[in-house]
This record gives sequence, C-alpha cells and structure tokens, in this order.
Amino acid sequence: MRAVETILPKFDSVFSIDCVIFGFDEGELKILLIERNEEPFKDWWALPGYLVEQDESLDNGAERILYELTGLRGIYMDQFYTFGDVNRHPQGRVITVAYYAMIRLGGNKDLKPAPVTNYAKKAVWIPLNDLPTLAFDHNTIFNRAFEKVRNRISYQPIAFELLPEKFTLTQLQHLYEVILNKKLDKRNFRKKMMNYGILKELDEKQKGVSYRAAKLYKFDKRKYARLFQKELSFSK
Amino acid sequence: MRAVETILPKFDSVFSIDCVIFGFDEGELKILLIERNEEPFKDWWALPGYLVEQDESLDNGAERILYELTGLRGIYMDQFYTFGDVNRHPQGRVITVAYYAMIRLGGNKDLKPAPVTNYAKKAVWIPLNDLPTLAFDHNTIFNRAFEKVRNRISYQPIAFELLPEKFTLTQLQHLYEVILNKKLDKRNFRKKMMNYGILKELDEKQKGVSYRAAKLYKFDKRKYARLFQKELSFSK
DNA sequence: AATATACTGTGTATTTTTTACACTAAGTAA
DNA sequence: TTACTTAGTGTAAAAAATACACAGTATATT
Repeated sequence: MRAVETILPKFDSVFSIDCVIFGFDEGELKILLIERNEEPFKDWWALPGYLVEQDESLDNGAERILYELTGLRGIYMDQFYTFGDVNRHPQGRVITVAYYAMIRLGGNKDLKPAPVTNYAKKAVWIPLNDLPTLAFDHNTIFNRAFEKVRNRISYQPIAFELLPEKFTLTQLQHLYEVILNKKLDKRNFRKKMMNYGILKELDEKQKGVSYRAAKLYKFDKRKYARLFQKELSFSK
Repeated sequence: MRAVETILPKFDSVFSIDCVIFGFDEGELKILLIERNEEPFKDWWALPGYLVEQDESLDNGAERILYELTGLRGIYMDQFYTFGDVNRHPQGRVITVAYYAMIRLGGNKDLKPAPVTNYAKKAVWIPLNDLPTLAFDHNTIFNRAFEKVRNRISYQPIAFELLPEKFTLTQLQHLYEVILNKKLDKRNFRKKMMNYGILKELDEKQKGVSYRAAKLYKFDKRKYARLFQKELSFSK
C-alpha cells in the first residue's frame, strides 16, 4: 500500500453489522433478538447488530457483537449479504453487512443469558414461528439468512454447530427436518450422514429417556474441514 | 418506518462498489479493468468501481458503474461479498461491496469501447491469465469472484450471458472448460446441457467456418427463470 | 415376572444420475 | 476425388438416490 498524499480527504464511514444467530433448543429453531435500548426504533425487537468501529474488520465486528450478546467467542460466522437500500435507516445512509451464525443452546455453559452491552435492553431467543415485526429491514435480512441456511444445508453439513457436542442421529435428523420443513426417511438420512464421514460414533448412550437409549455421536471437525477442500465439480 | 427524532445525528457514509465484469472473447475469459485517473492509486489498474452516491441503492450503484464503463444496462449482477479490512483503503475506512457480472463480448453493439466517466482513463479487457497487480485489495476481490463463478457454474447454468446470442454447443463447452480449467466429455456435456431444458435449437447453422458447420442454439430465458424456482432439495 | 410402550437400528431392490468411451457423418479446401 | 476438420450420436457400467418395514432393546407399568 502506498503513502497517501496529505491532500486527499479523509473518509469516515458509518455502517453496521447485523447478525442472524440461530439456535436449536427443545426441538425448535430460534434466533436471538434484542430489544433495542436506543433510538431509532427504541423498544423494538431487532437483530443483534451495531455500528462498526473504525478500527475493526467486518469479521471482527461480527465476532464482537456476538460476544457482547452471548459471551461466546470463536463461533463460525458467515457473511452472506449486504443490505443498502437508500432508506433502510432513518438517520441517513447506513448500509449493513449481514452475518449468520449457529450456536448450540441447551448445555452451553459459556452462553450468557444477558447482553454485555447497553444498546440492548435484553436479548432473547425467539422461535422462528413467533418472530415479531423487527426494526429497520431486519425481517428481510432474517428471511434471506434463513433461505441461505436452508439451501446450504442441502449439500453441506453445516448444522452441527446447533447441536450439543454429543447427539443422537435422531436428534440430527430432527434438526434437518425443522430447517428444511419436511420429513426425511430415517434409513436414507443415516446413510447420507454416515457417508459424509464426519461423524464419530461414541461408546456412549443417551441418558434419561424412558425407552431404549440411542448411541451418541460426535462431529469430527478435522474431517469436516477436509470435506470442504474437495469442492463441487463438474463431471468430466 | 417511523419519524426520526430531530435529536439524532445524521450519518453520512462513504463506501464503494467494485465490479468484476467477466467477458468471453476469442476463446478467452477476460475481465474489464480500468486505469485509474485519480488518487489514490492513480495510474494503477483496478476493478471498475467507485464511491456510492447517497441516493442510490447498492444494486443501482453497481448498474450505474457498469453503465459508465460499458454503456450497457440491464445486465444481471450478483452481489457476492463485502470487503472491509481496516486498512484496505488509504484514505480511511471505506468498505466495498463487490458484484460480479457477465456480459457478451464480440458482436455486442451496445458495448462502448471507452468509459463514460472521468475517474478512469480507460477501460480495457484483460485476459485472466495476464492480470496485473491491482489497486487496493482488488486482486483478492477478483479471486473471490472467480471462485464464486467457478463454483456456481458447476450446478447452475449461469454462463450464457457470456456467449453471443446464438452459439454452438462446442462454443458453450469451451467456455465451461475455460472457467473450470478442465476438459469435459463432449457427449456427457451435451446430455447435461440439453437436460437443463433451457436451450432452444435453431434452424440455423454456424457460418464462415472451413469445416462442417454446427447447429446454433439460443438460450431460453423463460425456462431459465423457471429452473431457478425449483431449488436444490434434500432427499425425502 | 409379564406385558405394554416407544424408540433404535438395520438391508435390499429399484430408479436415477453420472461416468466412460469411439466412430460415422457432413461440410470445406485443395 | 481426396484429405481434412469438426459435428453429432448411444450404450454399458458404476454410483447415487430413493422407497420401503420390521425385529430388537431399554424402560415403565401392572
């Protein structure tokens, strides 16, 4: 990068990041919403998001926002679209870069219940079916994120982040069914999942159920990473 | 959208759009580069792109920039990623929203040779293999765009925009081979393409070749649009 | 101890899709 | 007429996706 002539104006941008954070709990898909504590849209429900600091990259900003609301770090986040309609923000031109993330609810010990920030009064997990009208264009942003996730899960196993560390195949299948909104065939589902080669069978069984306990599985991160190397390819 | 309390500050953002514009000519993939006429990076090669106006949406900005450089309107452009590293722009915090587009070279009568703008001295089609070092982080942006295109074309027929209106199957195959950087099997390729059901066979043949002329085909936009409805789906 | 309950875990046959592979036909140029 | 160059075509084999049903096992109940 070259030295800047001092004559050039200095730019100071204002833009935001919004995060669609998916969680899965009690058989339901949820997203994390905040109740805003600032104008505009004070007291409205909104996606977690905020203006980006001058000295943080987009990815870092997304991580920070997630951290402030959940206490979690190091979660994989995917930047999926940038929204920039002229009137999307009442205070002027504010474009927003949108990310989605998936985190496990239920048994995540690091997950804080309350936000570590003051632009949100509170943060709450809301089932997808009960989404209220959101501030700004956040409903649009959510819809796009969900569409992206639904699409992607059809050919890439991205949903593991939503499950507890140890899970049964039935739980995994149920998660898929909720995301895709359709019933799947048990045997074919298992065949497909095992074929991905990213599940590790544990010597352990489900506990606390009043019927035959299922085997537990773990998600093998190393093999998962390798899977992503060999990309889709056109036939010869 | 609610009325804004006058007490709130007014935001004025500065951000840019950069376009990776693919063309295909004489069997080669090219992209459109400009030679910059402004600081910073005056005289450097760069992706066509500029600061976005306060009153235009992202998509409109992308369209405008394409128009200013090529004289073309109504070209499909896909927003694929937003780049926001802290130091990517020497004048301060300027994030850039990146789009790619595909347009037909060779026989496109509306395609102007020279830019209709003054931030670029000239605009030139450069073969992908000869790309120079570009201004800002534009090499990174290009790489990501190309990766996206390569990936996407493996399962969606997005390359038609690059060909002349009437084309032979061999030309189409050649285009695929260049993008994917591998040889494809002629019979299998034809089978697959015909199966998409978006090609219309014309009662017309190639002209001016010194060997048996091939049938010409046209791309059927209506069927193409319909194809996109039925999305990828997980097996039952 | 017997029985009811509820979910686990498994295999095979069929269909569809993908892949591999090579020669004749048609037009042009000499 | 012949040589040259590309067009155009089919089939068999392999791989992947789909459809489909029942016995096994842990727990709870009586």
